[in-house]
Amino acid sequence: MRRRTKVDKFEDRRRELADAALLALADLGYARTSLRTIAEHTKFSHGLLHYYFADKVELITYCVRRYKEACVKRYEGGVGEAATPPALAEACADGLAAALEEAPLMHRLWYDLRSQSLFEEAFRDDVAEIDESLQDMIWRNVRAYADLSGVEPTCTPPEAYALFDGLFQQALQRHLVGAEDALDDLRRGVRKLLPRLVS
Amino acid sequence: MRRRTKVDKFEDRRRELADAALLALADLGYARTSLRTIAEHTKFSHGLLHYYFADKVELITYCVRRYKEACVKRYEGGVGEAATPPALAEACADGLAAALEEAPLMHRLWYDLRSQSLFEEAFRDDVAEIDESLQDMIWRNVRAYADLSGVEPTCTPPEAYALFDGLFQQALQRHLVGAEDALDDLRRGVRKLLPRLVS
DNA sequence: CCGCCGTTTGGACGAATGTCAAGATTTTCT
DNA sequence: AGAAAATCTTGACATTCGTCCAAACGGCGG
Repeated sequence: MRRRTKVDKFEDRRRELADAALLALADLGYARTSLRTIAEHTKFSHGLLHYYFADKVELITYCVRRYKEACVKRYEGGVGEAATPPALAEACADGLAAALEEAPLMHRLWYDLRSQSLFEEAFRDDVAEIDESLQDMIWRNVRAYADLSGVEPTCTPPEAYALFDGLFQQALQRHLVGAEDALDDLRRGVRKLLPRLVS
Repeated sequence: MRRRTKVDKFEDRRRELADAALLALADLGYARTSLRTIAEHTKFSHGLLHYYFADKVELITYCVRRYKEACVKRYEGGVGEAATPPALAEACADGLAAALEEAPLMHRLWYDLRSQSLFEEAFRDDVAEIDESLQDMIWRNVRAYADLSGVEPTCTPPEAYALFDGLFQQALQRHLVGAEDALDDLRRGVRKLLPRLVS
């Protein structure tokens, strides 16, 4: 019991620091976020970060994993109980648009970190894991849409994810610069995409 | 005349330095590329960079513009003289796959810089211009495919670009980590995508 | 040959970075 | 309460960063 609480406290603080780090990263992006900047987002001093994390890479990696947790939790609810294909398409479109609108800066960070993972091998595995879970999330929707339509998907899971991700990324880009139609276009794009992926 | 050659020499050197900078950026990514690192990719010393560029932002911005030039030149050849829709789809797929295989590091840099532009306003306009020309390039293919098929596109240019870009980005990601089927999957994805975008 | 002007060098600067360690503070256990 | 262990602060360190500048270089017209 004693050891339990000790480990838990330690892990709790790690989580707390990582969450603050995520806020800083979402604000400034990976390239412009230093350990001292991260510390300013907490109530602690910068030295503490090295008490809970060996170095910057371990901190950022932990952040990426933490982001993944939230991501998976957010989406694992999965497809709702839509009764018809158009209803499912609408639900899926609304879900993605809501996710974008709810936390655009976090999604911006996600694309930033995914780009960084192409240069820094340290992040690659965690980023790949997140990509997989997002792909699964997309595929569940495609799968469900095909089932409701009584047909089969005509694409692979990676293909479907790539197409949805393209729509999402562009919508995010436009949403961030203030395009009011970005969300609606994303919804429309998703509604039109789903039928194209089944036959 | 005298002034012409002077200005030309100045611009030539700017281009030369920017090209070296692009190589450095493609190697290391934006976050890890310093002015001194860039200078090491040239035969000059680091101080020279501030003789030709006011500051780092101007240099990188110039690099982005220069990248755009190459990009536009690369693609403005546009759609070939394919006679049938499948032939055009194949040509388009091969073109994109060839572009990826030919310079994967430059494309990696492109996605990095596009992410950075979401944080650094200085790059935003240039990146948006590149995005537009890429969108035009994609749309020319969709348009030609529709014409050859005797039907109309069922999507908007931004939609088409988003979908193609999603496929391309994922293919790049997989190609960079050594997946041998990444290029073939990209080709297959493009060939399947085009018919889905017309009716 | 000299002097000029566009180039280029190399070093210096202050600021910022990641890292670390010694000490202060707080919590926990007996 | 007091000792022990944990948590946290503070300041320092060696680098590295972007930027700037005085001096040196080099070719070309006078």
